[in-house]
Amino acid sequence: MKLKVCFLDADSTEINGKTVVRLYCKDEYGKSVILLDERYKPAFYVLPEDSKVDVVKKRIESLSNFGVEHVEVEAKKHNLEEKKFLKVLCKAHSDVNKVRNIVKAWERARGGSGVIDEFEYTIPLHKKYLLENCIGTGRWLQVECEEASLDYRADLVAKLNKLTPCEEFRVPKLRMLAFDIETVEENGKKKIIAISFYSKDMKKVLISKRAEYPKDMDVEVIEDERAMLKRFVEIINEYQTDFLLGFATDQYDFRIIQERASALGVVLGIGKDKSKIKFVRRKIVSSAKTFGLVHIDIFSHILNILAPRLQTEVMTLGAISSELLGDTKIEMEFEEIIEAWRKEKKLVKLAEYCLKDSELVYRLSDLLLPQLFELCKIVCQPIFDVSRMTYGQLAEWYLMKYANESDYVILNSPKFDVIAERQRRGVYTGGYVKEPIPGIHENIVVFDFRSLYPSIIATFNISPETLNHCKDGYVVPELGHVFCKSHKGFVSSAIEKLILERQEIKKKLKETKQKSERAILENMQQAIKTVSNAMYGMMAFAGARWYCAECAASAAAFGRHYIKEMIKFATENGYKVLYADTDSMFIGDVKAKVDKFLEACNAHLPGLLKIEFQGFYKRGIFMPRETGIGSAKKRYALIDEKNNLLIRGLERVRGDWCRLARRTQEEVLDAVLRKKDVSAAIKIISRAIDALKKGKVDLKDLVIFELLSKSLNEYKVKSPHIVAAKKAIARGRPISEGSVIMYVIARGAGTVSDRAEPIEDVTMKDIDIDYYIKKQIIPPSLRVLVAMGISEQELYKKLGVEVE
DNA sequence: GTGAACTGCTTACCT
DNA sequence: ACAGGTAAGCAGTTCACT
Repeated sequence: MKLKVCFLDADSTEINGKTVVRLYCKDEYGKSVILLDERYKPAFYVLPEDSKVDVVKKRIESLSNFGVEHVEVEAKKHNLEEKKFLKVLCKAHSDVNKVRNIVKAWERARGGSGVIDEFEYTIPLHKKYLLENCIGTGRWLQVECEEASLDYRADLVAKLNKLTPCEEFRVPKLRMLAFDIETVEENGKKKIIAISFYSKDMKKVLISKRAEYPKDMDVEVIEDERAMLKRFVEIINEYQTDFLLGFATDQYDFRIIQERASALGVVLGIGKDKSKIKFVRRKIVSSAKTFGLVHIDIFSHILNILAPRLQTEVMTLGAISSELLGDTKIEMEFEEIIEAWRKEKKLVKLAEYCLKDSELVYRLSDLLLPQLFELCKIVCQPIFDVSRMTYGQLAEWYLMKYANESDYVILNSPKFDVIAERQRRGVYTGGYVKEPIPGIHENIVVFDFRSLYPSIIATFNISPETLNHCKDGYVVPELGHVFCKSHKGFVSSAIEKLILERQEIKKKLKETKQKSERAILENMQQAIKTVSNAMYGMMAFAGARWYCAECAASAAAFGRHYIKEMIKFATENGYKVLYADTDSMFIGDVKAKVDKFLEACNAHLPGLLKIEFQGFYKRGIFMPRETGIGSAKKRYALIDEKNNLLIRGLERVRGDWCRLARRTQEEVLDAVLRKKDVSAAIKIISRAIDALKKGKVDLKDLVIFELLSKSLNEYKVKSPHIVAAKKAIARGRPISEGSVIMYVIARGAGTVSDRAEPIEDVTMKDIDIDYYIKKQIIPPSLRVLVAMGISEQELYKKLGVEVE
């Protein structure tokens, strides 16, 4: 039969001794389809010495007892050359490793002969299958198949005979279910007291205590924890869930569910093949996986990919939701939850609290999934994995896919000792930052290079194999490396393809009016941007397959060269260059349109390099440095014609300053930039100080947030947040590496650190007002005024603050 | 013996 | 566990000067 299905998830297994790739899909009508592909053979590559191809081929063929089925000679590109590789096809996936272990002893480097190296023996079978067929979650497939009878939870199970990926933008009809659990600790053991589910047509809470729950709320009271876990499994299965959504469920909810299930003897059979949940080992946290039912921990994607772009200091569900959805959690302290459960009070609130969490997870997923689908299609991998990838991994998987489609062999991941060796090489010079002209400036235009590093890598053919390999080529400024002109490099052509695809999509966007199609195109171009921006950093990453520190260093050197050229060109044309950082340039006192300048500038730039107009600002300010001479880089504020402030680097945008100091600085900047009103600014500072002195500030506005980035015993210096963390631990609170420490500075004797106190343990009367005035409120705002020509003494005098 | 000046550690930012 | 460039605070040390 012929079908059109949308691919969601894959794995591989053995059925009756045969290796089978299983594809979990949905058809056009929302029916679940499991396709079994028995045609795919586990394989890896051997690179023999040129003269020994036939000899090595025969030797491998003789290993049929170890699972070798067949050996083929295949031409593949490797280091700018086309080489004869031996593709070793094995009976079972487990044979790949067995055979490779025999072949590796024939490597010359290991004292053998005939073999140079082996490749692609560690990539899981189903992932390789997806790479080779260019299938990622969200991709539609035209398939020919015949029905098979196997005991899976699906509308159709079929043997796959033919598969063709097709161009289709539609998002399939999916059964998405978000969940969340609440726990309490009893005798040192965590116990699940509530579980909530949220989907478009189910909002349900399972809870272990009776109460007068509202009639319109779907609450099931299940007093026994074992029964609750069984019900958890039942609901997920009954709902025919495709995507099970959670927040930090890899590291928290599923761990506890698994612990409790095994303690209470509940089988977590929620996969489409009715198997149990497996924990897949990953770098830091393992992920809970089960076939067909795709568990997406949306926290992982947010932390890895979105976090750098978010404003929030803390990566909690509440903070992330308020930033991305404009909605947040129901406020309920942990103690309140325990009390609700123990004293059977506020149980309704507990149920609502639990359900709200699931709702937020559902809505966040709804927002982020379309973007994730596009990433899946670019790297040709399942969303289970893609949603957990970091930038580096996204770049690498894209290169692996590109290697496959353009007949390159996929390089191996470096071993531990190679990584260590690479790390010893130290750093290279990065982007250029011009010291800003301090003070306030009018009519500022900001330009930046469009995707600077990706376009440099593509334009100058920067790639591991094109480095210093040809006589004639692109010469890197300062460094003198040469990249070939005659042969296209692997990484450079991969990134060029991405850039050109993105340009095509942007062109289509200009012609498209229809909203839903625009949204898809927008997601596509954003996903491509994410992957191509990761490529430069990846090349300098010691753990990367296509590591090339010289390549990254060269890209940075070209970047420095062209930003300096642009500054020079602007200066020659009579523009006043205020500031520049890596790929952006600020010019001031602009009197006329800059279109002509832009055009002339671009005419000078080679290849894909291009500068663009980023924005116009009616005023802006750069400040002197606190220490040393000159003005501070990476710290400024701009105001546009609609009076929107754009603040970078200043205390206002740093989480490790208290909110009162941050707010005061913003108000000062607003007064100065909007109306150039210095005396209003001084009044703002003075008001903040007054409020502090009178104790008329919210204690919460005095809290400083700081991340505990390593375990406590690794610290060499006892800085305030370390001392506060130690106090919190001594007082019995759970704090560890990765916790955000919230503390204030209390009055008393000793250093600032000695007086750092966890926020939970203080009231307003403990606060060291003098510290907050002199170390939090004044310095950030003073810096702004100093840039306006007010002296430090003058300000202190006007504020009536004593200086020691 | 004291305080200024410097150094190193640490965090969080910018591109 | 994608990169380098940068500011700044505080702890701890050094060093000039009394």
